[in-house]
Amino acid sequence: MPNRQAVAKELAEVFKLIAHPDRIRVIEELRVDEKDVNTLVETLSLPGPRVSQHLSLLKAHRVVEERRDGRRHYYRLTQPEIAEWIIEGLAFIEGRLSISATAIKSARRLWTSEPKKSASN
Amino acid sequence: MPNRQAVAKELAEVFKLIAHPDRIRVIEELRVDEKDVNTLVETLSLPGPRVSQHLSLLKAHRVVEERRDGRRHYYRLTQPEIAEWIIEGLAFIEGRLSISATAIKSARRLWTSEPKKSASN
DNA sequence: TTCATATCTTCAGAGTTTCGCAGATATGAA
DNA sequence: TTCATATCTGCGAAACTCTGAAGATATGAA
Repeated sequence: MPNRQAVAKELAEVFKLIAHPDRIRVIEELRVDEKDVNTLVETLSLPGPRVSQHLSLLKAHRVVEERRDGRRHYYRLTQPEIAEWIIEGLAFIEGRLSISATAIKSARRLWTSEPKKSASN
Repeated sequence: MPNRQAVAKELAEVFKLIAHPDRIRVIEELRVDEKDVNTLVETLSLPGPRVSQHLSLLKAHRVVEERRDGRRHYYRLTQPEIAEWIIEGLAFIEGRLSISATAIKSARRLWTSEPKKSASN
């Protein structure tokens, strides 16, 4: 009988999984195509172990998939639509005191139509 | 310069805010129209203080708004679209071991076209 | 083969945050 | 005041995060 409860619980885990700035940035980095760990470490300016831990968590929940080529580990989104879905959440942070409208706009632009080489920011 | 960082941080807070089974159920209960606290307590079978805490958290982040009528406190979604957005997240829990496809389907049905009186489940 | 390097992962710990409960408190109606 | 409704506070337990060190694994040189 706790049908909706169970679904709500699973949904909550998805939200919890995404509810971390690093993981959101990782997912958005993978929006267009796969990347290897070192590339993520450099473009996101994060410690290696941290990226690795985030990726293994995302992998455990099948948000990302891994492919190994030599000593490189490439990761890609299992369902690329998740990146778009996350961006839709931007609608719910607009009008907050702690963040400027222009910052949101620029992030949305960068995350919704990114060129091949990622423009830093 | 940490433009995307800041946005990712804010986004993460939205996800964190929603990342709780009770709060997801509260939001879905408010999808159609406002409800008072006691109604939520009964339909969700949760302790009063807990519902109240969740609501005050959601209110602090402007996810819900409060209206008082006598001793009743009515809550409604500030942006009703957030309920739809959450439901779209169901796409990312399908195919999980821990949840059945039919459970997801029935929850989606109940949460996307609910009649006036909420059918329990 | 052996060794060194590069890439990535895992481990161990400490610190922080969140959760759920229980009791006390505040508010409004009669 | 009394009753019903709703919120606030404090505490222990559990979960999450971060860092640095150590552990795999693959490549290429000697």
